[in-house]
Amino acid sequence: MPFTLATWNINSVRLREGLVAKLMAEEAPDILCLQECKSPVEKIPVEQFRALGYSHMVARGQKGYNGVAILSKLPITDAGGQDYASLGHARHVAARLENGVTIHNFYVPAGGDIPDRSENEKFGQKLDFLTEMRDAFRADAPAKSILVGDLNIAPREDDVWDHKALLKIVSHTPIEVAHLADTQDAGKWVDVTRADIPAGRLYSWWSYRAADWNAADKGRRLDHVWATPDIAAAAHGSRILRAARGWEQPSDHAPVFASFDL
DNA sequence: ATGGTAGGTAGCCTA
Repeated sequence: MPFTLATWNINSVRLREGLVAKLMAEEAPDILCLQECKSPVEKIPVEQFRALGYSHMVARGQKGYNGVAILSKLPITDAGGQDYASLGHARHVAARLENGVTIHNFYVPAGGDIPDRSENEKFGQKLDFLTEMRDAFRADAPAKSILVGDLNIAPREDDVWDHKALLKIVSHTPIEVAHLADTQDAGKWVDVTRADIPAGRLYSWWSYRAADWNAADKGRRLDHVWATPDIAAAAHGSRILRAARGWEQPSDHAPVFASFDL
């Protein structure tokens, strides 16, 4: 059962219902994982998505902030959601496909502006969230699993527009990169996007604050697709739909795609 | 070195 999956930080699923529908209509991934839905689950506009063939959803939501959803053309069941770092935030949900594959959808905390947990509580929460993810994968080794989402860290030098300039900028500091690597190692996760596209600059996010995001191209790869080694070799066709960043009233993130021949 | 934009929701918080 081959399938294509996409992950997209939508920055309000209600405001951008039309863009979600556009992606569904034009790109038609079998499974679409959204982050920053900024909506209680019962207020996610599922009717239009259902009409486009996405008749299954598992989600966690809250009013105004965070929120994650997995929309699917294929049948899925709710496989739970964890409150990592005990923040009381809707930042994780998991779904299981009929072929036994588990999909984890994460929205890791952004971490504020100051990369120091003694000065900035949110930075500590980000590190703690990653540590608890790591511990969960150590305690219960994932298999036949895919992990996607806005991990809010660009780990590689070629995942950012200027490595040196961003070393003290939250999302690319060495301590964050080390925490992400520990989390990845704990689950033996393969970075599917970089397995498919091993070299060259790759971004999935461009700030709203740039005068001309496309010309400046000061991007970062914050959005990731990982898979466990037992299914990672089945992955192919990774791409980032940069064009979506240029759509009318866009999200500041572009969707990341991967296909799996399973 | 600074400030720049965006969304949700009620005068700021978060990204």
